[in-house]
Amino acid sequence: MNLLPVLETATDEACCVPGGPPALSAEDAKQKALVFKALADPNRLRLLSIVKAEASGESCVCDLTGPLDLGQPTVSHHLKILVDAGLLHREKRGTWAYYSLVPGALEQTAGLLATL
Amino acid sequence: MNLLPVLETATDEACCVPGGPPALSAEDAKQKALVFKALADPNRLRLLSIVKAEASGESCVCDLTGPLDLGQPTVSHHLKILVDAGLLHREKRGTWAYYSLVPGALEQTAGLLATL
DNA sequence: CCTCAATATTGATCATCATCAATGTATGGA
DNA sequence: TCCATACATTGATGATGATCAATATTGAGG
Repeated sequence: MNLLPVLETATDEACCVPGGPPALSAEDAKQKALVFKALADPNRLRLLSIVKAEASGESCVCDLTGPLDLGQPTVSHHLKILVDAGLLHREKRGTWAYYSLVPGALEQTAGLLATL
Repeated sequence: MNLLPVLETATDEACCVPGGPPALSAEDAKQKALVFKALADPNRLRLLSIVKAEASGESCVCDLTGPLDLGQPTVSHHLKILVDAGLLHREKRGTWAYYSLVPGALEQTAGLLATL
């Protein structure tokens, strides 16, 4: 960040002024990156998409292993990452595990981009 | 996706019906994941934040190597990833390279989450 | 209890990534 | 023309991640 607003665009000698504190702290950045890391995989995006598209609002693992071309352990692994990121909620009923979108989580994630 | 809406939530025997096409195609997912991959690194988030916070709307590389605790080649590498993802714009003037947010890119990325 | 079905966990492997040192490229000034 | 500056590229390395096979766990039913 340049210290001299006057020089911001016009001149060509205003570069490399040390500047103020970083807009995003290292810890905040690390925290926010965790959520985007969870979204940074095609199969996880598809998992979210499938769960979201489900009219009931929830899907069990066996509904998710089919559309994706992945083994069951891999799907479980991806689901865990999405749960840990706060994007999915897991509820076990009987033998099945039902996954649903955490209400507002996607909107909140979108908000992270606005407040960068 | 279950085929029988009647059974979606109430019953406990409605699991694992093959279901319709995935809500998000494999190609779409791969494409969208690319953008989130670019956001999935703390230092890249801080780069975006710094560029965004800049009153002039642009920063040169030397303004970015300081706040982050990274070498110049690493910062250049991250900037390239952000440019390739369509989030940053690069303009070379003289010896310096100026990076600025692509207008609407963050908003568009936020939109990706809404249309999962 | 015993077994089966659904899901989770572990361990291993291969690929991708973040980082740096060294080098290359281009631009401006003496 | 030569040098210094700003940035990019390359090559190598250690770390993280995605995936699977095998195994463990948990719950339902007989």
